[in-house]
Amino acid sequence: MATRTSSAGPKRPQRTGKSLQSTQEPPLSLERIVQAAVELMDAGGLDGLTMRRLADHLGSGVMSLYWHVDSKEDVLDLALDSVLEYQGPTSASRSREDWRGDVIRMLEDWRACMLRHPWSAALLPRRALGANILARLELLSRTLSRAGIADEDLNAAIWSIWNHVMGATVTLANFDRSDDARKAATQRRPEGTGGDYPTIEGSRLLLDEDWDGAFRKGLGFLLDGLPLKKVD
Amino acid sequence: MATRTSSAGPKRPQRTGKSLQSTQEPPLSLERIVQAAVELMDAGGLDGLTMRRLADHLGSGVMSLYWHVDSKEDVLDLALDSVLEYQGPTSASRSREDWRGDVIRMLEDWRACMLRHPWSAALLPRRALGANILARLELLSRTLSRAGIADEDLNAAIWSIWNHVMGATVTLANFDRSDDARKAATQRRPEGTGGDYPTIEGSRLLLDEDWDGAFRKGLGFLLDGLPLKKVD
DNA sequence: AATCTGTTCGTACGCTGTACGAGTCGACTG
DNA sequence: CAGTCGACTCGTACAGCGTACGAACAGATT
Repeated sequence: MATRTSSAGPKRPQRTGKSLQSTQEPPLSLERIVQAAVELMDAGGLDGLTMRRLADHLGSGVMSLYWHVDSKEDVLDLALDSVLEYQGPTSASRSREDWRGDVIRMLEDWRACMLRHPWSAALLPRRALGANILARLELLSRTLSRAGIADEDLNAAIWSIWNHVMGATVTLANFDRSDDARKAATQRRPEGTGGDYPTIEGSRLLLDEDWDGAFRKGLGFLLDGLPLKKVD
Repeated sequence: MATRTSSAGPKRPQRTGKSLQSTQEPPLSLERIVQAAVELMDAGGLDGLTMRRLADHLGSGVMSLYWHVDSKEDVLDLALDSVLEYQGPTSASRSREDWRGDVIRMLEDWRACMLRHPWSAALLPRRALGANILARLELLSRTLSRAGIADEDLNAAIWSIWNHVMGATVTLANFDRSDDARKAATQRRPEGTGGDYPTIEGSRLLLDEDWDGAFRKGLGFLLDGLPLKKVD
C-alpha cells in the first residue's frame, strides 16, 4: 500500500533523468489513463481523482495527460462509460422467449457494475449518456418491443425500467457510503418537532433491508404492471 | 444583471467602514445563508456556489459564514433539504379513500421541486437524507400501508416508488441541462462500430418525449403492478 | 544537417475551501 | 465607572485544484 513513499525525495519524483528509467512505465495512452482513473476513484471516491494524483499513478507529468484528454471532465466521462460495458445476451437465440429474463439479467448486471464502482452512481446524473449506456438502452428497447408492449406505451415502459435501476442504484450507493443516514433517520429524534418517523421505524425500512431482494421484487411489480398486447 | 459591477473598486468592497452602512444588510443567519445558496445554484448550477460568491451575495466576509455553518458540505445539505419541503395532504380526511391520488400528488410535487432546482438531482445521490426527505418517505410509507399492501411487500413497494421518482428526476435534470445528449445519441454515428441505435431512433425515445406524461404513465404501471391484499 | 511531427512536462496563474487569530460590539458584573 | 465575557465578523494565509503556455525531446523524413 505504501510502497511508493520515498522519504525526503523531491516533491514528485517521476521520470528520473534520462538514463535511469527505473520503473520503465509503458507509454501513456487513453486506455491506461482511464483505467488508472477508475482505480483511483474505486480507492478514494470521486474526490480521490485529481489530475496530479492520476499523473503520479501513471508515472508521468501532469500536463502530459492533457495531450490525450481534453479536460478532467473528459476523464470522468470516459471512466464512467468504461465501467458500464455490457456484452448482451450471449446467445441471441435464447432471448426469443425469455424477454423477462433478458431484461432482468441486463438490469442486474447494470446495477452490479455501478455498485462495484459506487462513484459511478454519483456521476451518472451529471454526465451525458455514453456509448455503453446507450447500448443498454437500445437493448432494453429492442427486448421490450419484441415482448409485445403496445407501441404507445413503449417509451414510458422503457423509462420506467431505466428509472428503477437509476433510482435504486443511486440510493443504495449513497446509503452504503455513509450509513449514518440510516442511523440518523432512525435514532435521531428531532426533539424540536416532537414526532419522528414511526412508520419508517416500524417497517424497519432503512435498517435491515435486503437491497438485492427489494430491487428484484420491485422490478417484478413494475414488469407485472406493464400492459402487454398479448396475454401469455 | 450587471448592476453590481463597479469599475476599478477594491477587490471585494463589502461592509465599507463603520459609519457608512450603505446597503444595510440584515444580520447573517442560517436561513439567509441557505436561501442565498439556493439562489446561487439556481442561477449557476452546482459550480455556481462558492463560499466567496455566497459571502459577496450576502454582503459579508467569507469567514463569517463559518460561524453559522460548519463547512460547504453543510450548506449543500441544508440547501438540498430546504428545497424539498412538503406540506402533506392538506385535509387528512380526504386521504381516507384516495390513497393513489395522495401518492401521486406527493410524488409529482417532489419531482416538480427537484426540477425547479435541477442541481438538487445531482446532489441527492451523494448527500444523506434530510428531514424533509424522510418526512416524504414517512408519508409514503403510511399511505401505502393504509392502502392494504401486504406487509412483506411494503418495503419493496416503497423503494420502487421512491426509485421511480429519483430515477426520473435525475435523468431528466441531466438531459435538460445538456440536450446535446439527445442529439449525440441520435445523430452521432459511432462509425467505428458500424451500427448505431436503431430502436431508440425508431421509437424517438430520446427526442420528443413528453416527460411528464411518461412519468405519470410509468407510475401507473408501477402502482398497477402492486399486489394489494384486498381488491377494490 | 535540418526540419517536422508526435509526445512529454515544468512553471505559473487564478481559483477553491477553510484554519487561525485578531477585531468589534452589546450586555452584564464588580 | 472599568472589566470582562460571549456572540459574531472578517483579513490574511495556505495548501491544493484544473489547466494555459511554451520549452524540450524523440524519431522519422528530407
